Amino acid sequence: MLITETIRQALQLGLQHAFPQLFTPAESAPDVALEEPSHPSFGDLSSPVCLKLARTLRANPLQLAQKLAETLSREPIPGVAEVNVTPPGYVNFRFDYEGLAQLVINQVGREGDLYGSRDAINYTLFIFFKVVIEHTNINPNKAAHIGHLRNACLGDTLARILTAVGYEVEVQNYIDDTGTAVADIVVGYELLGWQEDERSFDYFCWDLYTAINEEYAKKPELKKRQLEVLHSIEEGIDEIALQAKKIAERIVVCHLKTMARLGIFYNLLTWESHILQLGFWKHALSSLQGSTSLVLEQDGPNVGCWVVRLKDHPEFAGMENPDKVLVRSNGTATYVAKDIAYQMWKFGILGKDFSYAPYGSQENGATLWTSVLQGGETGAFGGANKVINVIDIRQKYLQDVLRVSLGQLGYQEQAANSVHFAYELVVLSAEAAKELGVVSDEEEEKDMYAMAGRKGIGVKADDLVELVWQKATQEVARRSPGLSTLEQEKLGLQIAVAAIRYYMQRYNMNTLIRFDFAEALNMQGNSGPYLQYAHARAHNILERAASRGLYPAKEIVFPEEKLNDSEKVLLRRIAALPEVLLKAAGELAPSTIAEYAYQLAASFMAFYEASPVTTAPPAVATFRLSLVAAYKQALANSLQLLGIPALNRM
RNA sequence: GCGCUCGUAGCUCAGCUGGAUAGAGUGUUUGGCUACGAACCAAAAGGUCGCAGGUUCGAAUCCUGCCGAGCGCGCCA
Repeated sequence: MLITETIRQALQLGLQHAFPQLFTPAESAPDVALEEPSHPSFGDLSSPVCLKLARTLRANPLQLAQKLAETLSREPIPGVAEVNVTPPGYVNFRFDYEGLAQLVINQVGREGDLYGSRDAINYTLFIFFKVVIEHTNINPNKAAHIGHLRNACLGDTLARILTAVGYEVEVQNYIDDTGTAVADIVVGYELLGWQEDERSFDYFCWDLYTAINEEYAKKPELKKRQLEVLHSIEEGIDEIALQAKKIAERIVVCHLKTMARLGIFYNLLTWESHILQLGFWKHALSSLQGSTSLVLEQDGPNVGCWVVRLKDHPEFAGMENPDKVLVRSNGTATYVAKDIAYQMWKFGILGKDFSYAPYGSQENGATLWTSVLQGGETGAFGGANKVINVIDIRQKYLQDVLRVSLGQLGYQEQAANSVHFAYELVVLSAEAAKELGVVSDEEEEKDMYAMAGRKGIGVKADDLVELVWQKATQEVARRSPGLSTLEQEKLGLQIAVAAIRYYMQRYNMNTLIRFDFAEALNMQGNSGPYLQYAHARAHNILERAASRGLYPAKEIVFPEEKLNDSEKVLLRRIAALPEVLLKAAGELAPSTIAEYAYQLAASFMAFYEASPVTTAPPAVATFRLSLVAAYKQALANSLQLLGIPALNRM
C-alpha cells in the first residue's frame, strides 16, 4: 500500500464527511491532488484541495481546510503522524516515519526486482493487453546517427516501462529496404566505382551516400537512373533488387550491433519488400472498398484517384485540400496507403500475414525474429490492442492522417489505439557543428544545425559511443589502476552506455536536443554515471558492513533516536517509485523515470554524507543498512527501466 | 498563408490537470578527503519566467494579441 494512496483515500473519506454536499451526485467527487510542500516545515505532503473547493463552495479556503483537518484527525491514518493546516488553506500531513520505514523497507525486501512494478501489475494485469512498439526504423543505407539513437533509446525504455507495468509488449523494427535511400547506394556503386575498404560497411555507405548525392546535384540527369533502380527494387526480381537487398541486410546487421551495445533489442524485424511482395495494400484495399469514406474522385484536383475523405473531420478543418490520395490516377499506391495496410496488419485486422523465421539470438537472451515471404511460422506476431509508433515529430501530419483514416474507414477502435509517440529532433549545437566542420564560411552563423544524411552532416552513433567509451575507460584506469585493461574497458563501456542513454532520455519529448559534445560526455552531476556511482557506493557500504558481520535486519528495529532528515528524504524517494512508474507508463514519458532516478540518487548522496552506516552504533547501523539495501534495490529497478547497467564498482 | 512545438539563471534543462519564498545540472567563487570511493557533498553569486493585455482570491502554467525560433502542410519518397 502506497503512503500517498492511503492519504488520498483518507482525504476522500474526510471530504465526504466534512462536505457531503460535494458528493451529490456521487460521481462528482473532487480529484484530490497531493504535492510536496515548498518548505519542509509545513509537513511531508500537502493537499491544496480546499483551495480548489473554495470556489465551488464559495467559502474561505482556510476555514474549509480547518474543518477537513478536524475531520481527518478523528481517525488515525496509517503512516501519518500529524495533520495540520497552513494559509492560504493547505492541509498538510506529517508522516509517521517509523511506520513508513517499516512499510517501505519490508515491501522492497519482499518484492525485490519487482518493487515499483508490482502495484502497477495489480492494476493492469486483468486487461491482457498487447502493445506493439515500433522503433529504430533506420533507413538501411548508412550508419546510424545520434538522432536515430534518441529514437531507439526512447522506444526501448518505453518498452521496458510498459513491460514493467504488466503489458505484453512486442518490439518491432521496420526496415525500409525498398526506398530511394537504398537505391542511392546501388546507384553510387554503379556510377562512382568505389571499392569497399577496411571501414565498417555502414561507415563506407555513409560516405558513398553523400558522394552520390553530391553527384546528383552536379548532374541532375543521374536522377533518372535513381528512378530506374528504385523501380527494380520495388519489383524485387532482378539483379539490382538482389544487390539492394544485400546492401540493406548488411546495414541492418551494423545497426543491430550499434543498438545491442546500448542494450537495445527487438522481437521482430519487418521488411518493406515483404509488405510489397505479399500485396498488403491490395488486400487492404479490397476490404476497405465498401467504406463510404474511400471514394474514386470524379472531378477536382484529385480526379481519377482513390482518396480517403478527411475534409469533414475536425482535426483537418481549415486545410485547403485535406482529402488524402491513397491510389494515384496511374493506379499505384501512395505511402500513406501502404502505412494504413501495415497498421492494419499490426492490429491483426488486415486478414493477411507474413511468415516468420528466427533471425538470430541476442545478448538479452531473446530470439530476434524476422518476417519472411514463405516457409516460416505464422501467426506469431502483430495482433495488437494498441500500436505505438516511435517516430520524430516531423511525421506528425502523416501519422495523424494514418490514424484518422483508419477511423474514417471503419476502424474507430484501432484509430483510438494508434499512438504516434512523437519526439523532437536532435540537432547540432553551434559548437558541435564547428567541431565537425560543417559550418561553411559564407554561411551566416546559426545557433544550431540540422543533421542531414544526404549531406553527411551528423554525429554517427558509434562515433559517439567510442568517444564516450574512451573517456570513461581513461577515468576508470585513473581511479582503479589495479584492474586489468580488459576489466577497465568493460566498465568503461557500461559507463558510456549510462552517459549516452541518460543523455538521450532525460529530456521531455517536445524538447529539441541541441547536441553538444561536452554535455554528452559529461559524467558528473545530473548524468548517467552519477546514477551508477550512487549505486556502487550503496553496494560498497553493504559489502563493507558484511565484512564486519553486519547485515540488514529481517525485522526492522528502530534506534532510540528519531530518523534524521537525510534518512527521511531517502525513505520518501524510495517509497515514490511505484507511483512514478505508473505515471511514466500512463503518460508515456520516459524522462519521468530519468528525473526520478536522479532525485533518488541525489537523496542517497546527501544521506551518504550525513549518515554514516558502518561506523554508527549497532542499532543505528542495522537500521541504516536496511535502508541502504532498500534504496539500492529501488535505484537498480529504476536503472533497469532506463536501460542503464547498475554497477557495483566503477 | 494554415497547423504543431518552443521561448524560464551566462549555458543546458525541470517546473505535474493554476497554488506557499520559481528549482536542478553546468560554468564562476569558496569550503570539505588519515572517513562507507571526491564520478561526491556543502555554501555563495546568478531570474522583469520573450513582450503586452485579460481571466481570479492566486498565473511560469489558462485565454487573446504581438515579437522571436524550429518543424510540418503533394498523386514526391
